[in-house]
Amino acid sequence: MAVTRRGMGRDGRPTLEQVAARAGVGRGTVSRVINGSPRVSERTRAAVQQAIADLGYVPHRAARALAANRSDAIALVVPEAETRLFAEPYFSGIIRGVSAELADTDIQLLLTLIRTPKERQRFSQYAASHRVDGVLLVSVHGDDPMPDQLAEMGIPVVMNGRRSSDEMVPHVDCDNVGGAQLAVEHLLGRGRSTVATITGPSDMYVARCRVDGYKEALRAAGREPDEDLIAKGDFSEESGHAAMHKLIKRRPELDAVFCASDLMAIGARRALRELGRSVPGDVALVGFDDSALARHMDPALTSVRQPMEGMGRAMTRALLAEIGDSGPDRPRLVLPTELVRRASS
Amino acid sequence: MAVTRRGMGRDGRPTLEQVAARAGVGRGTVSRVINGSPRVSERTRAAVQQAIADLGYVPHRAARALAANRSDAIALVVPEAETRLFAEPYFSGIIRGVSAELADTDIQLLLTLIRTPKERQRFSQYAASHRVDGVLLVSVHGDDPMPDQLAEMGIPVVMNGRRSSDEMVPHVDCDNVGGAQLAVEHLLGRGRSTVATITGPSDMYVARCRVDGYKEALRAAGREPDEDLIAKGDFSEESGHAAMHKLIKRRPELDAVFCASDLMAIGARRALRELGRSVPGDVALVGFDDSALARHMDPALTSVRQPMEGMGRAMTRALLAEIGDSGPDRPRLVLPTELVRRASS
DNA sequence: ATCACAGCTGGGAGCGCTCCCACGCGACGA
DNA sequence: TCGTCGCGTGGGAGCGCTCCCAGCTGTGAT
Repeated sequence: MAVTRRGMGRDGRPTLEQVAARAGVGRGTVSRVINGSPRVSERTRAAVQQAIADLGYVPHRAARALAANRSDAIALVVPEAETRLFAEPYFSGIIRGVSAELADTDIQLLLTLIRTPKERQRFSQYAASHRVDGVLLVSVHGDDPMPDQLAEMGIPVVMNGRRSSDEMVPHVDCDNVGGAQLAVEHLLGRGRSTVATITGPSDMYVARCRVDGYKEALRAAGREPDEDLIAKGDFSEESGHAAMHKLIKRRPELDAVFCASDLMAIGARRALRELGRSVPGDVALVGFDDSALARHMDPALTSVRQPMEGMGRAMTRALLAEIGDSGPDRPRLVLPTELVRRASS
Repeated sequence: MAVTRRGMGRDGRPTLEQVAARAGVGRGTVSRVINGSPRVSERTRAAVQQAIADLGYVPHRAARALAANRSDAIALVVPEAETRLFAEPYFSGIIRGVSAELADTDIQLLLTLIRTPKERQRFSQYAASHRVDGVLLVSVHGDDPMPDQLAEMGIPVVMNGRRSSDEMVPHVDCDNVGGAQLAVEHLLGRGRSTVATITGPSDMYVARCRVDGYKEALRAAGREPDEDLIAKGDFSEESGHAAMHKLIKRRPELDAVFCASDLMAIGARRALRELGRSVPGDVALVGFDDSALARHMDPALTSVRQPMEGMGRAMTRALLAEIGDSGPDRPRLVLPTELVRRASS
């Protein structure tokens, strides 16, 4: 019945209709006020806002989403494996940044952990049906087709990091090359002459960048990179431990190591201790990530800090821009990294 | 026009209507199949399911939410301060658990970080208007009125931890008393005779529980707790450091310390080193949380593990049950803790 | 053969919002 | 004085679903 339309919402909360009645205007006008349309006179706007305040009206999201064909929500997609490895500060830093940026937009953050290929599939489908306005992708692997899939479907996407140097999908990355350079320059600046590095897996772009930065810094200082001083790891502590042993065997005289992750630095530190070498006395150590572990290592680990919260914010801004304009500009941001000096170097 | 109703959805995706047409049934029937109503014949059900598969139909969440007056989403509310302190493994562990439990329910997880009282207010309002089906609250402080507010409004809530021993709001906690007992028993079992403790802030229930467990274990072993052996901290590393110094000054002969957090254990370890006492030779150390820091400490720290992922799962199950039945049973779960033995004790 | 009743089914009536078309009303030029 | 314009405004139509009531069938009892 038409009468019902004038009543309270089902859960006893006021509806647009009631606000309109109270303010003595039509539904359309209230809607305009809520959505900040300029086509409302100042008088009317004030009256409506008063009515909204009086009634404590809050728009019904589902109704709004249905009518306007948008969801006012974005998804942050995280491969579950990452939540273990990068738990801190990676994960929470990004979340904090995203959340901060969303705080005054009344857009909701949906968190989706992806465990299995099946769940991945399911999410793609979910996203495809415009159930979210946009997607934030974290730590995407080199062979992951999801970013492109989503982009092709016309869903706004922003990734954290990139899969290759010519990444086409909009992304926000940090300056891995620059960070590595910073680390090596610092080591060189402290008078170290034989600087080695322990790398991440070579099929990860981020790992390659860090090696590139290492080599770059060496060349800039007039030295040719020496393959014997480059040992491969996989970001894990164990791999750092093994790599360090290998390095010392190959080049007993080395006096500095740049590790592409804090975890590997921890492994390396253990190996050095086993070998009776002191840090930073015999060997200076620098890590990457500036995790809590770095701060609490003994000696505290010098490390390259990535602006995680800043990346979260930047990603969100980029995504919102994409959602807003649907313009063809595909943002590609690279945020600077920073060296945090501690006792290990 | 009625004709339009038979067409595709706005974004080119199939609607219920189309599935119905394809399956040669009515809208109601398709809806029944989707929602698992038993009042559909097997033949019809199969036909509908086939049509759904053919069309790749995915229900429109907003439409569903609007019509059914539920949102198919729950919120996980985290005070932002906590994301820094407990980043790992607390935060990510819970999220993993929640997410796992939600995986096959098609309920969405909304993550809300709360920074300011204003945001807190805003969230209450948001929740109040049935924009989420339920709320998960993490690390609530003793004086926080939000849980009660939400509960009074009839919004299903489950907290992680409790504010006091007679907590009325449904919650899932871990056995802090038992965990502390485990730690102290272990220390005693290793032949330590003078076991001290560094506590958390006494206005936090969880901290009081851990002290209680400490005393309990002592009494069970036939010793009276000695106030000189109890030093107050605030869970931070710095406070652990200060407390350790105080403890050694008061009781130089102590040979074991149970710290109510790993962070404080790290501080205590530093103090011991400054005082020239070895771990575990002179003093055995046990922490609480089993964070990554504990594993990487030197020597690796024995610590009480809280089943974070399990708590996340349990909370979610409890919340879903509450949402489902709206029965008057207010779940109060206490999950067991576990001692992880390492080199420090 | 008739009636009652259950088991399935179709589709109308909304849910609370946005979109958009049409309308009223002053100001203005002819 | 009579259009004409454009700003504000009201409200119909509809978003895709669920709920629910009526109706349609087939069965067993009478």
